[in-house]
Amino acid sequence: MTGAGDALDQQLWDFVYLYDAAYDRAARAAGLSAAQACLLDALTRGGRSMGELADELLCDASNVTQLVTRLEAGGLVSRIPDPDDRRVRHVSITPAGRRVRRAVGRAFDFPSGRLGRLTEEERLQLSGLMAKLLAPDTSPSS
Amino acid sequence: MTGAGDALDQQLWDFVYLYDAAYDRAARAAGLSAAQACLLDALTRGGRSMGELADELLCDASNVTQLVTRLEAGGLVSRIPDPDDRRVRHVSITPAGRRVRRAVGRAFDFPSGRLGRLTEEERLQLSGLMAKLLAPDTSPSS
DNA sequence: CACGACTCCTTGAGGAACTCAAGTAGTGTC
DNA sequence: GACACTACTTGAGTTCCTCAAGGAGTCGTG
Repeated sequence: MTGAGDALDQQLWDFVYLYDAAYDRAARAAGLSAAQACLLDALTRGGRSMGELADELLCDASNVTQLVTRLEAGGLVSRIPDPDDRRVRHVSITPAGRRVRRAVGRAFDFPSGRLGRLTEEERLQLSGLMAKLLAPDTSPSS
Repeated sequence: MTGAGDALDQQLWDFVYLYDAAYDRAARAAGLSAAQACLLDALTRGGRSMGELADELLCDASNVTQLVTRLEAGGLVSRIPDPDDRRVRHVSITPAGRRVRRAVGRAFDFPSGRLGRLTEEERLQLSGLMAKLLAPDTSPSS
């Protein structure tokens, strides 16, 4: 349909496929599922409460409950009730969780391995293109 | 760890995240799961027999059995025994399956939407970079 | 031909991820 | 204090996925 663009479409598909597979392997090597690794990663960024995590991971709140329950059982995160609003539970990563997260990062060879093939200039090029692709959507919503 | 590369790492992560989410939405809009859409897509490329599909999808043969069973129940694919080797079953996509596959392609707005922001020259640049990243692994194995 | 080794697929059991519906506990408002 | 509302949990149910085991078919070798 897109004519000459098909080759690029295929390349992006392959890229994402490889990336996902590499991440899954890395997580599994550290004893986690990809979803668990994602949650652990989200914790080091913005999300803190269960609800925020659900928003960030684009999934149901009850799914987060289960993920956190399993991670908590493994001692990687802990639930901390919010003193100001006792409905809210903050999730915080434990030292063990931080260690495992770093292990995932180390095992995730995609960036280091593949990206290492590019020159500094090419990386800048790629970064520029990504910035353009990732810019917030400007299409009408609601 | 990688110094200035961290920003690019994050961009790629976000890119893949967006891509995956968009594909999942597209599949779901057509009444499929992402895994089912993947299988349907793999069918139009190389894979034909159950085993080949398992190889292509990087998963267990028994998983393919289940996926195909569900897709077959929906009339999107059909199993055809190989006359030369009766252990083998080829999977072929039905007209209905082809229709659904096209619907997924149409609903998958990521390439058209995001990639449309790039100029032809930028797309060529991106394609070149992807080619470099996707080239077969040259690291020693076994 | 018959036996054994091997391949292809399926079945069964079980875990993890996910969703939806319903429920519990806490907050805020009038 | 009753009401609506929010945050999380629980329960039921589906799909994806894997591993172990089994049935059926193929092929080489004596």
